[in-house]
Amino acid sequence: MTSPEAFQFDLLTTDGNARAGLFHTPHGEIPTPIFAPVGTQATVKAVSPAQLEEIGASLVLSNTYHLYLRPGADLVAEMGGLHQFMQWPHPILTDSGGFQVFSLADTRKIDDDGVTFKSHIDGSTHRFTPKTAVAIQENLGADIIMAFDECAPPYDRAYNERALARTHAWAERCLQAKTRPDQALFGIVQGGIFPDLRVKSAEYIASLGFPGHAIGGLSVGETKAEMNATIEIVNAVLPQNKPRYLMGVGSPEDLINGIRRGIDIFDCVLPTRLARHQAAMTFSGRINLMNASNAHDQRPIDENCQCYTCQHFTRAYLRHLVVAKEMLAATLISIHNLFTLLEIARRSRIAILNGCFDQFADDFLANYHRSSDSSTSDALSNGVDQ
RNA sequence: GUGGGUGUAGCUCAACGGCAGAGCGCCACACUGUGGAUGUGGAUGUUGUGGGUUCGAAACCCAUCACCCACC
Repeated sequence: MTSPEAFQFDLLTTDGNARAGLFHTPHGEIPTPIFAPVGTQATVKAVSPAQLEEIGASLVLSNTYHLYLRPGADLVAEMGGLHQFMQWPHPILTDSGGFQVFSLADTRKIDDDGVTFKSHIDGSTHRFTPKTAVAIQENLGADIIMAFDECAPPYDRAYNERALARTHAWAERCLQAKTRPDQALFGIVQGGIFPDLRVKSAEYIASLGFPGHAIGGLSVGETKAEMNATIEIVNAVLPQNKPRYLMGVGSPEDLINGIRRGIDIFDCVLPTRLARHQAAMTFSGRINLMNASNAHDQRPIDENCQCYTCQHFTRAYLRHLVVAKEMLAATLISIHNLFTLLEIARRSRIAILNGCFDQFADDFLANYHRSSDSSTSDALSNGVDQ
């Protein structure tokens, strides 16, 4: 049986609002800030556990909604739990299924007790409640499990008020349902883009005594400026001595902007999804490897990158794999993209420990080529002026 | 050698006397608590070639070239 100290968060140092820490779990320490690759169906798509270790991943996210529907949480438990099943001996976090019920399920009916929905796989009817969401996650056996919440459209105030009441009630019921001492349950702050709702939610969730807190309902349609403003509002309320997890974010510049505002943990499908859609993330912007301009390019994706892909392969070869629809393309580009985001987290951590994060962040954003989203530069100026 | 058929975008084909089009491919863009999905935008033609008929020809006529089929 693991002691409560297993989930201690050592806040090593702060630099402005940025933080460098160490979060302890039964399957190892997580250095923060950290980016968590997403392995929805007990696999980070196209990437093996050995490759993830080489990339330097520590925390991997998996998904309650998907694993419950297929192969079933009971089966995962029977096979020794998620770590054993997917052969990832390091920390794992499972999402509660709340977001997926809203984003993936075909039809859904919400009441104060839970959500009834239809599977996107076969149309069969299922029901999640705070109690079942915790029970399923206890069966899966991740180190960090998430409260069952309701993610509302960011601009709909009335919807957010209703959803917030439910999310808060459900957070308490998740705490009451939890039985395993070797798992940490994180609470989730909601409230859309509305500052007063966000403050109210952060205060309430923080009052419940979770070992860690998440910010949900962002990067779902609001502008980057609104996202960054919301992060600042929420982090001003959340306690310093517990990890803060920004759910579903993000891009390279989102990581920098989030770390600058006190985020410790990120997860996002973007690096692996973009990899399957032929796009590479770099410190200077995005590269679409399908582009004809790469056909004769002998350079790696990023000449300064130390990942396996960049150490061995040219853009010309990667473009060939992409055009030929070869599976290896997804693997090699995923390795690069994940390495890039983990490298951003690693360098940020070093900069924070050295007390020079602001300079690092300013240099990064100045060098990062933004393509179409003008709100990004707004976010940057907000960040500098704060 | 004789007879028949087919030539339209990179490919497969529509349009059959009235603004030359589709699918795929190609060229780009989007993607944030994962549908290896999808969506959006764009470029491309001396209609094999040369002549003729017609107000107007990818279409009808003549010649020619290429390819395919059948028969000597």
